[in-house]
Amino acid sequence: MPAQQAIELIPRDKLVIVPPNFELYRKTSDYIHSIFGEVTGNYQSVALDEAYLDVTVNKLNEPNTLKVANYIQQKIVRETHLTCSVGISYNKFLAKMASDYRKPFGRTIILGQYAEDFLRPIPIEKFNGIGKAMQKKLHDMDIYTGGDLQNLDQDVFINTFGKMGYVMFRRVHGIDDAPVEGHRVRKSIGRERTYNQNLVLNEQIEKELKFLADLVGKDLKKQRQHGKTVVLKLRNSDFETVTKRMTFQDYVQDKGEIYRIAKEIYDKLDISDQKIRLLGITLTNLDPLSYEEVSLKLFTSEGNK
DNA sequence: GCACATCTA
DNA sequence: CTCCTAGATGTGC
Repeated sequence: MPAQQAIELIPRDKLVIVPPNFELYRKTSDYIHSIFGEVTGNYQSVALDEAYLDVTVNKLNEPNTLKVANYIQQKIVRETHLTCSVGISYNKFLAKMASDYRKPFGRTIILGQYAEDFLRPIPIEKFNGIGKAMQKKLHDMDIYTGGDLQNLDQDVFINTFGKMGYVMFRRVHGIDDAPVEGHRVRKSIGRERTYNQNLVLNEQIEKELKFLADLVGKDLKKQRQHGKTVVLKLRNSDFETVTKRMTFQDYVQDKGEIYRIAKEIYDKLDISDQKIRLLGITLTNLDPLSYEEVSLKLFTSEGNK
């Protein structure tokens, strides 16, 4: 992983638009994740630049977690010139909250006896798991901080927010059982596009559906998966979103087939008068190709990509 | 159990 | 109403 000079002398008074470089991000991310793998066999990637590491026991044989964090941070900054923040605690939720506490190059540790104290002053919008919708409801109830949440009854949480309420009730009291999940199984593969100009003509819509079906088909093949359900997603010019799906007995993988199914769902909707802002196609009900299917494809030299 | 909408990251 | 991808959950049938 060669060090990359991403930032040059940028004039302070000018807005400079830097084009994205996803290849570099992917490569850098892979490298950083390889460092995680060097530290522990049990880590969960959650984004290009984020992961949960279970370092209860670790490959460095280092019981001091602050030293483990230091090792990771130093190595990343040395090799990539990027900084990162680390949060350390006894569960994933608190570790995440801790990592947000000091950025961009911080280390924060939350010990069990201080968990509730730590959360008390934090505004609810910073809580992992509380999004826009929950926030609004809570603000309407005059609840703004972790401390406000801690004063609520479990019943109120559950009655207002269901299962998520139960999870959040425990979290604000420092309890979270979510395991570090090393490799998670992919459950859907999909693509969507928002168009600069709303689509009106059937011709355009067919073209875009073909394009999306193509992308999804390619991804399926690359990941050696096929699925039984095709989901079509549409959003019109009024931002109304619908999804419609068709499930089959047999697996679908071919892009032509995906397109035909998506088109069929679209035609059934009978909305050719609407201006389409977004189209999406997703395959779910996924399963990996069997060994036989994979070897057949390789044998017929159709495989890969 | 499926279809669909909504919420969250 | 940034846009995109994906998972989880609630609701209705």
